Amino acid sequence: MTNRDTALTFAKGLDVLACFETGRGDLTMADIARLTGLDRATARRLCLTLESSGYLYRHGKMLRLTPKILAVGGGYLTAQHIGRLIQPTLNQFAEELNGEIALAVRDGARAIYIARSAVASARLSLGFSVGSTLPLLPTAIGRMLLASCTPKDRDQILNTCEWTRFTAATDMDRASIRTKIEDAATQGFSYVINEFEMGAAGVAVPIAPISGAETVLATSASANSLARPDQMDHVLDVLRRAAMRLRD
Amino acid sequence: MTNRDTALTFAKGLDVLACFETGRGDLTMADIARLTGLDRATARRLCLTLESSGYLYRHGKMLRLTPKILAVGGGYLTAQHIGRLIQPTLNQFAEELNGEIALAVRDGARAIYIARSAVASARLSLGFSVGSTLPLLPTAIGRMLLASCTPKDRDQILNTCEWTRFTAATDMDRASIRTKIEDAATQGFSYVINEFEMGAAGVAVPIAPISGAETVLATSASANSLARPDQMDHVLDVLRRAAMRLRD
DNA sequence: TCAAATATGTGCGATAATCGCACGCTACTA
DNA sequence: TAGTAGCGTGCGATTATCGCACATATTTGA
Repeated sequence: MTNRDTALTFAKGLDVLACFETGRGDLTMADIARLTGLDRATARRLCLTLESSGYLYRHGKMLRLTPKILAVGGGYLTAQHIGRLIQPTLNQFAEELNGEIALAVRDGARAIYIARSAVASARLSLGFSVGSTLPLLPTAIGRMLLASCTPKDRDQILNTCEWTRFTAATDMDRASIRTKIEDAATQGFSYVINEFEMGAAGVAVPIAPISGAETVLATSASANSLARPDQMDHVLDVLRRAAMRLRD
Repeated sequence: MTNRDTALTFAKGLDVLACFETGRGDLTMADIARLTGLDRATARRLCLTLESSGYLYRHGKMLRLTPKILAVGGGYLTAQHIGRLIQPTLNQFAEELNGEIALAVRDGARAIYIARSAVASARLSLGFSVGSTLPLLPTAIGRMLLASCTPKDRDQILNTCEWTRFTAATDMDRASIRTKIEDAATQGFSYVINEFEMGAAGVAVPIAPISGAETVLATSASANSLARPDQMDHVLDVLRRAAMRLRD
């Protein structure tokens, strides 16, 4: 399969790098060969290349990322002015909301956090941070992202992506999800409760795309803190004003 | 130049990716060819590969990163338990300090921020965020990192790295820098003022290496807020207790 | 307005890098 | 002691890659 416009070896190497995406920590070369489907010898060469370029660190037979990859991620963050413009805005509105606000974009069939508010008080529920990923189907962020997609992308994702049950409340019905996404599109926000994590609820509103990728602003909180309509109204009001501000 | 243990094409591709590290935003293919020293046609193929793998986005003739790279960086952060363990600790001590605390590691001849405290009040001076890089020579973080190196690495860096003047106060004398680094090693902290940015001062203390890379905990503040000895003592006390806590 | 400079697109043949198998080795464990 | 899992490596065939050379579009500037 010869393609004159892309470098096959490089693409395979990127697949190796992608093995270390969120979640997986230490991997052996054999793990990587299995995950990528590459020949073990090929995987080995690519791993050694990553090591000698400074992206991987060997600890016995285990491989793990070095912080060097963060420098590239930092390039994205500064290029998009996340630190300089977006972060302060998130902080300000998060304070007003007395909760946390995050910015997420769609990458294929998942969402990626690209910024989150710094709240002093917050005992961060989980280790979600910049670069963490979320599934699209059972989250407010994901559904708002899907609502902001082109219909073509949306259909493609709904038809091909993985359906995972996270809690007893996770909606596993395709038609129902589709309706909820359409509702989000018409209402201008999405609200999901208990479908990703029991006891947690999320609200998301759209903002203008960043570098071509759909983007949303979202908050999450314990399920009951969003139960009353007036609380919900307040959250939506703050999110929408923050979204307004972020429109350049 | 045939090397049986590394994939040349992949290494070149990684060089292309590294062009987008902190600072540079949009690049043309010709820019990349120049920066990497690759043939233009080769650079083009590698860029197209990055694009089709979803790491680059084309905007006319400009190329920029997509957030996908953040997912890999997120892999590093979660693997090192940054979000779950380190971040809350930073936040807590930053509050006590009423300032900001950052964690940085050495990557070659530069420092990379891998975490920073989230304090709502903090009017973040500049867009420094996770993944931002710093030079080693004129910063407290950098000198403490050099003090924590093996002598071999330290000499190698001091002899080969770039010497840049950032302010009128930047120390450009090799022997003097070397003395300051040795002092930092014996005192167990480094303190630098005005050498990187006029009006700014930094303090750094060492902590145990993370995945083999030297690591420091640091704070920065306006120059005069660290002038009084008792203020300095307080800062050092907080940083050291935070460092103690971070030792697993 | 024309020329120079800069950028991207692409065809192709020679070369050299990559591939993947196959074999040998170590370490752990049941 | 056999079985499993992982790493290292040599080598020949294949084929992906390289880089030149030419063509075209766009911007700059005199």
